[in-house]
Amino acid sequence: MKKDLVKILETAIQAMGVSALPQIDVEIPKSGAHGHVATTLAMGLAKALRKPPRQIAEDIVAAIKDNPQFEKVEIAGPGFINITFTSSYLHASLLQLLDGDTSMLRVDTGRGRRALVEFVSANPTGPLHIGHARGAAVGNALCNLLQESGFSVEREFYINDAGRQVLLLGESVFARYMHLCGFEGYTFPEEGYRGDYIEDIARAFREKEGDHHSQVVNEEGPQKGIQAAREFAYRKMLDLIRKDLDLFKVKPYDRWVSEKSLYDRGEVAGAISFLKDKGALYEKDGALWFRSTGYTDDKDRVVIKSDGANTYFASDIAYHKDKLDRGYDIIIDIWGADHHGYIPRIESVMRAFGYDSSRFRVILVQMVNLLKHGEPFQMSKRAGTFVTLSDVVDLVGADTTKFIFLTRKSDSHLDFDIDVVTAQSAENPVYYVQYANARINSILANAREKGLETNRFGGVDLSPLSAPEEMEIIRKLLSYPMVLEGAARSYEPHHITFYLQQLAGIFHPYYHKYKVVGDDPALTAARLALCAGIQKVLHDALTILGVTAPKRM
RNA sequence: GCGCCUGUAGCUCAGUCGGAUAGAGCAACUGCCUUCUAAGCAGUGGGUCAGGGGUUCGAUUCCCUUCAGGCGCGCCA
Repeated sequence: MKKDLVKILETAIQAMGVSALPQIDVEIPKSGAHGHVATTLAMGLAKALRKPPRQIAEDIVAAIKDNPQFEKVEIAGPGFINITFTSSYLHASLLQLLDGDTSMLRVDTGRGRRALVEFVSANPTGPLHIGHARGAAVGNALCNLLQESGFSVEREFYINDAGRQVLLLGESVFARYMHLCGFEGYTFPEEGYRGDYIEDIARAFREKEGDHHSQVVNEEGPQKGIQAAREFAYRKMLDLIRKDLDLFKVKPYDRWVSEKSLYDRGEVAGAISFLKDKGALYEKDGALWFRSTGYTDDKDRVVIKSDGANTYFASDIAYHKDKLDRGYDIIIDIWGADHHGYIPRIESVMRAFGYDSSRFRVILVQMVNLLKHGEPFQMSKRAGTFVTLSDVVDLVGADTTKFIFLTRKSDSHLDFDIDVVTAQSAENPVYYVQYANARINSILANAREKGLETNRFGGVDLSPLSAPEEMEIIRKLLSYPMVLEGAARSYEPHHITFYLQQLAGIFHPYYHKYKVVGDDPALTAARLALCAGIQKVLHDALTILGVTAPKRM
């Protein structure tokens, strides 16, 4: 719908002597009185052409109005051009949508560009919780969306396995292990992880290793044991994270990048010496600093501490250099919003390496404000009081949870009240959408039982579709590629969620008012085609969001 | 104190790079299952778009400012 229109408009304004083609915005007017689609093209051209917008609009209208696809072309207000399509054009377009594969629904926004999306990247020190779930839902949907919009997408998980946190994990597990072995006086680390899962791991560790680590502590110290516990626990945690993501139906990652391996392969040292050669590093107070104020940051940042240890930032430099070196056109990081202060320094790193920081894009996912009975529910991984992703999936379901996350802009605060979400689960918007899909499935099954065709619509005459509701549905279906395009351009999958609710919202009333499978064979065939079209789009959009489209409910 | 995000119906949130009469779900109330699935439909009520300035043909959208909430400002991760 948009593609056809843009082509016509471009031809028209080229003929008017506009050489530099602007991006042509096409919008669906809120009010039905303003046609099927509208463009502000004439208003946009007013400055360049130095003519009043209405006059430009008149010229454009004169050039396009005889096109057979248009029923009506009108100028309104300050220079809107409102266009009404003919029914036969809409019918023909629907037929194309039905006949073609999904490429009919796609806009090539990516044009083959390579995108790397890093998301979740939780510390391997505990199970995933509700906040990770939001990042996972957004990341997963965004990857699908970009993939379907002509990007070549790679999904990546960064594992912080080199820092203090995994060490603490090892110490915590080891302490529990010591207790299990009978050494109850062994001190548990001050800031150690206290969840039940630590005890489970300690038990498994003891099953595998026996008690011998505990027996040598007095002579050799705990170091070897802690080391072993750390390795063991860390692998268990990664398995757990994989399992949780799998449970949440997040598409598998293409790559898991270990922070430790960046050190082992010398990439951290390499990145640092590269920056040193460029003069982006300097020493002060015994530490090594990155001159990020030379770029967009408001403070310089320490890379190597005065005690000789690398900061977290050091490996992040190496990691992002590695991403750049791998040649992606777009590098997307999905972070919790509490890390937003980190953006300028990573941008600075990119520029220090000589890359345009506009290739780098951070999508901030706001914190999930977890509530129970309307009261804040404080989560702490260390204290062991938190609601895990797997709890939520058990309680609420993966589809519902994802859909809730995807009906919000990722950077808006979000209340997730366990009670409300659970209680309302039967009336959650996701069911409204899925129900439409299931209903259509029943209709088609019913038709098949009567020996009607429900798969191929090549030669079907759609002209019996003439009710206002039917024409509205057709236009809605034809606007789907516009929605995908807008969502992909802005990296905001939530637009798709809203579109789905709207589409379902016009289908259900239609279903009640009209009988699809009826006495009139021509009308029945046309309505079956319409339903198949709706189902095609519903299924496609739900799949992109990572939500299932059940056939019966 | 500085920086970022947020403030839209009772609640949770949309609002398409400035567009026409600001929307949805939930909650409340009233009706509808001998007819392809009632997780549905029809209807009712609900708004100084936090407040105040500015920019222009036109502002929920852009700029300034005030207020409120969240987050961040470490040789922590």
